[in-house]
Amino acid sequence: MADPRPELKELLLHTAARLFRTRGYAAVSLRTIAAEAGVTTGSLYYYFNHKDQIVKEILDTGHKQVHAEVKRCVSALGPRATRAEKVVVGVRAHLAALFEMDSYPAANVRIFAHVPAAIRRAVRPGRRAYEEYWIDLLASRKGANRVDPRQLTMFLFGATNWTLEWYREKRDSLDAIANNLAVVILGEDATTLARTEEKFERAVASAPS
Amino acid sequence: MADPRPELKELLLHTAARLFRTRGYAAVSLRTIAAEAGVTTGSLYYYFNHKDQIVKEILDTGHKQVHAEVKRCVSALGPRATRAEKVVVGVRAHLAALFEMDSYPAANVRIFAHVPAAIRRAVRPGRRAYEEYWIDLLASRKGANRVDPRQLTMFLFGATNWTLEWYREKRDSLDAIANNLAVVILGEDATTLARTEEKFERAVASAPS
DNA sequence: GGATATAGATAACAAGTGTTATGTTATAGC
DNA sequence: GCTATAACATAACACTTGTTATCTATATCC
Repeated sequence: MADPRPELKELLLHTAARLFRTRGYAAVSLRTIAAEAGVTTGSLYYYFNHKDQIVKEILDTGHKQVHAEVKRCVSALGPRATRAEKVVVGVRAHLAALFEMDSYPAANVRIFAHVPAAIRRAVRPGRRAYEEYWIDLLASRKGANRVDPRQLTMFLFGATNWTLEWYREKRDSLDAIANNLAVVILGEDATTLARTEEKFERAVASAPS
Repeated sequence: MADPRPELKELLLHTAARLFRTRGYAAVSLRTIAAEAGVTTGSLYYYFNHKDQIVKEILDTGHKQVHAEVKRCVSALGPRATRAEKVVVGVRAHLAALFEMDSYPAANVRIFAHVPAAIRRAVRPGRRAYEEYWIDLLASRKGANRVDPRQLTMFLFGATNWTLEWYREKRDSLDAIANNLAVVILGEDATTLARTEEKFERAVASAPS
């Protein structure tokens, strides 16, 4: 057959991420991934040496995608943006990565703990880099912080990633969730943050993709 | 051989929960569970009809244990306790269920999303009951709430359960985490909550187990 | 003290697993 | 037009999976 498609590798990764996200790591076989992508099992080994390599690339891409999306949206706010604005936009971007982009970030959250320890170690630098980004962002306060910035960041990650367990598109609004979570994390009331929404849309729309 | 032990069923459940927690649901075979518990595979089927039944009991017990422990500790505060005190003690009890009790609650958090949908539906009432408990607790405020109590509860659950991904006994303190998270969720500063710690210890120590 | 239920152990089943070796086809270079 | 290589497909490997059927030994009851 003709039709040589170099994008098959990414189709396989995308398919695997989607399956990993909903079924878990060990529950998804290479045959299922291949079948779902419309190829046979042996073809997987043309692009990947082991199953572990597939999940490694997915986890790494997951970290990169969230990090890039959040940084892109926050940077688009400009240098004069307040911390509160950055948090709202950052959380919204993280949620976008979980629900409105590829399955890589969501799969990452769901299967990270169940992946072989060697893989976890291998992708940890990318995770740490994203964590440090948020720690710096949350720590950038004039006076003393209410709580340790690292713990605050972990609270933020937990609350945000946990949306995977309860968010329903029909019922909830990602914009509202981001706004509410920022209110909670920052300890400020909603009115100071309300106007940020418009800013966000303008900033993201004008930013380079 | 002699040694008939009716407590074997619970040993099997305990073992399975511990393995599910760290490795995931599909990655743990019945042979592994049996071997880890010191019996053979066939013996599992004397107590459980299917693998699904094992995980169903684990998930159910997980919900019950957290719910019972949190309710026990919060109730021990007495009827005159403030909402802030209840939240600190409640979060601390939830953390205790995750790290200082059996693996059922932790396994629940880790594998719930990857378990067959039928099992999820079957155990959902128990989960909902615990959610409602917290929603009521967080909604019990005189004036208007900062954010929707249900979303606030989901934020709390996420932040608390996410400790499974970063808490290290050597480095972090569950007491401090509970206190900090309560500060964030309630939007009050730490000084009003500081004195709650002592109250908690006295209340829990004197409560019936 | 023989029958019966309890609490397991043993062994096998078909199906599914990751992985490998080998085959096939189409494109590209010369 | 021949060849080499890229991009897959086919088929088999040893092993593991959930599950079942059958066997064994112990305790209980009359």
